[in-house]
Amino acid sequence: MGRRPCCVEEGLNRGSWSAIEDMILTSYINLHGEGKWRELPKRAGLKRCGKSCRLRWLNYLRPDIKRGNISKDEEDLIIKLHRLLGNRWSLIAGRLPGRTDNEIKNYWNTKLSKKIQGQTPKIRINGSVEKKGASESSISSETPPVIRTKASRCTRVFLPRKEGNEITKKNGESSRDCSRPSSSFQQVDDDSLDMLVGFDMNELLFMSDDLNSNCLQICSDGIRGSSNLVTGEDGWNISSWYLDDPFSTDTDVMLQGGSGNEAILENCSIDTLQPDEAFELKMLASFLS
DNA sequence: AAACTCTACAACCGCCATTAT
DNA sequence: TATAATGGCGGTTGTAGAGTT
Repeated sequence: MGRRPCCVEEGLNRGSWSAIEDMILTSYINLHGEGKWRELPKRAGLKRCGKSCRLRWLNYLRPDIKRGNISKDEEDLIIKLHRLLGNRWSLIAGRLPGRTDNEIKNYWNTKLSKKIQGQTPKIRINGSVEKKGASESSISSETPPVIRTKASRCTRVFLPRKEGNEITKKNGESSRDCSRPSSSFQQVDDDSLDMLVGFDMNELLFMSDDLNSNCLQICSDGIRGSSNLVTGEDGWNISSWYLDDPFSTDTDVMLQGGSGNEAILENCSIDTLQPDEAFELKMLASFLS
């Protein structure tokens, strides 16, 4: 009994992804969408476990990922949010368009944690200097407490949206993590990094990543010209998709990324908050304003 | 030039929550 | 209600490349 361990199949590739694998995965997801990660590698003809595919897509291949150096504004925001939320990287990443939780986590672990440690005096616990990570989780008298809501994961929300942004979750529609930038996430300018300023409670809780009906813009450059390399179990293959795709005459393939008015934060519910958590969130709001 | 150390980051692992049956 | 399957998250590891000795 119990869970079937992931990635137990022998013969699966591990380690770094090749360009071909990236191309196969990207192409498959462009056509079939995200989800069904366990089936995906079989269908796409990848010798990877589903979990690995998901990670690769979310952290590296998604078209809305912003690559490059983290700006000073972003860095400040990460520090602020980390002070408030702790190591809840997905939540932090949700406030930084185009950045992934993994990227922020790495950035924190390699740069910011040291930077922060350099600023704050080491805290002694039981007479000894606290080791690695202590400064992150320890609550000094000056830092606001890390907010930890009861539900560590946000599920189901019944939140009235402003001005026609109705919740339109449908049966069978994959739920979207409230913290993760979605493919239909509207890209914002760096100037918007001060977006946390001036939120009221609801805005703070449900900082609504605007879900316009942006289409997912997929660059198909890497696919163009590829030969019929891979065929999945269901007969899908890159070149057949590419050739059959009505959009393929353009440089970019536009896929519909969302219905437009879905709430990215559809999974959050204020009902799940405990009374004292509401108070903590007020503190959060005042801190950020 | 070789050996060693450090840094950055992609990838993996294990656990947990949610969903499906 | 119980159990299995799936998806998601945070912690950790592996490793390539840069820098230093």
